[in-house]
Amino acid sequence: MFDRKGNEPMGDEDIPPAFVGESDLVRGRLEKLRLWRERGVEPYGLGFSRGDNTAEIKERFASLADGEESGYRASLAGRLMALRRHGKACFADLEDREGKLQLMASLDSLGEEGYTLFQDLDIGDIVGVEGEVFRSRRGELTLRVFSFTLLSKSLRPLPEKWHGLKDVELRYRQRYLDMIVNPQVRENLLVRVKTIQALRRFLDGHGFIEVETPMLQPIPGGATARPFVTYHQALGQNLYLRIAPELYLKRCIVGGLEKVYEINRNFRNEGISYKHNPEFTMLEFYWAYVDYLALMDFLEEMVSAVVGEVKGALSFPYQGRDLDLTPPWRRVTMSRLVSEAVGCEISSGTPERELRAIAAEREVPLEEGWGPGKIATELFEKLVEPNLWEPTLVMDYPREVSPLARAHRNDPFLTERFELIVAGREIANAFSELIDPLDQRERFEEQARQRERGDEEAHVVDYDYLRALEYGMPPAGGLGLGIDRLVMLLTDSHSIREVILFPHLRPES
RNA sequence: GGGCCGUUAGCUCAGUCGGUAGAGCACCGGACUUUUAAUCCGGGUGUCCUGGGUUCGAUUCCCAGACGGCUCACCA
Repeated sequence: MFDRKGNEPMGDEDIPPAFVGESDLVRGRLEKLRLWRERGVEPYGLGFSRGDNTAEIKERFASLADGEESGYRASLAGRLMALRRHGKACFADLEDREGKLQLMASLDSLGEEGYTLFQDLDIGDIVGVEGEVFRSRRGELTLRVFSFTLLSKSLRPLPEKWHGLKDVELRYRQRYLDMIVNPQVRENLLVRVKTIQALRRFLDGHGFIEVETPMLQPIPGGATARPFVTYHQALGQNLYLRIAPELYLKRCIVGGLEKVYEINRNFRNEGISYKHNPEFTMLEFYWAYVDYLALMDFLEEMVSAVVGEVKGALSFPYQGRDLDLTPPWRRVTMSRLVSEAVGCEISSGTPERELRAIAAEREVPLEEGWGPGKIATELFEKLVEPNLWEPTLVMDYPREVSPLARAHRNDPFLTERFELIVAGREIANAFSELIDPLDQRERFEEQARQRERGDEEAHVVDYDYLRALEYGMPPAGGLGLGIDRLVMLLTDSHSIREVILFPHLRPES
């Protein structure tokens, strides 16, 4: 049934236990695996010395005429993605990381024995090939195969060649398959890699040094979020997966490192959505002796440099709409935006009851303990933020929602903080850092009161951090940028899962 | 966590007003030495997500559950 030589198909008793119950397609391939071994061919190779890759070959012989021979002998390795058998000749597509190249194997080029073996290859098998490059009569650059080696036998059939793998659950659970058959996955990954490389290059080029700070923290700080908890056996102590590196990076500034950054994972124990994954990648940098005004200029410069490098343009479509990241970006205060949205003037002096009335009128639900600053921010997030499409630097967030940011030089109700909003989402968050240890202590104490009132996301007091500030921290600006969300923009992805290789899913049942 | 939708062959999908199901690709057999979604001839390969219920009979109807998507809430 599966064997050209007339052997009996594999009975249940011959199936390795792990494969009982598998489809006939898998059984057929197990049978072939056995046949390769019977013929003295080990179907799982040790390696292959390849001298070329598909992209190089295509570039090098781009001008070869139809039907012309190059005389160049190449060696390639990769996965067979298509087979077109024509009796005594056979065409195949070989895919490596750089792309695809057509193979042509024939009775003439391989001889009877070799050609018989070649015909037993399956789509999905990984092979090494050697042969001469030519361009076929139909104009396809092709490798005429003189010899080949099976490097890895594929036991499972690949998804369909035309429709590919669409089932999103399978795509995420078996991302390796998604990578094999959906080129977009690899392209998105490449954009991500290039973006991170470009960010590092930009920051390194501006005198920043990359540091690594704890992922396991005894006190989770630097953001308002619920942490994951874990336990250190030897110390008998709870540890938390970090929700942000902020407080450690600022300790570095106290320590005199002046310009530091970290690109790494944060973990937040919250819901999962198209824009949230429990672990996500952040860039944070801290820069001594600058304030948030300087950071706005710097962020514009950094993002436009990085996006220009990765995309080749600052203007591109996102989800069917044009997006233009060319600086300068609109700079506007949060209170101005909220005022415009609600149609009356909101300022630091607006009393809480007035803000509550506006919220009620706009059907924005509020909670009991919230003060005017939190309410104003809530109005901003509900009524304004989703509608900010073009890049906007939203300035001067209330002190109440910014426990680590310096008080505003002109308004003690506010802080010197801004967020970059693009396509309705927060991409970056930055501020003039709060370096006054007494002010910081008060902010922590206020957070502790909120915690006591049941706000699990409020900060825990970090006494060592306060002690660090008491030694003296230079004035500094700090910025956090969500890498995943930036990459979502650059890859035109609706879901964060398209830019994270292995997004979190519930276990398979 | 709430609401809505989905789950049928290896993959992409039809379908069954309740009588255990079908198409393309893939796969198997045959023909074919320039194809590229190769073509031609023949072959359907299945726990219709799981567990209960109703029924002579459930993949279909009802209930519960699992997983996924969208969305709301929370957040970045």
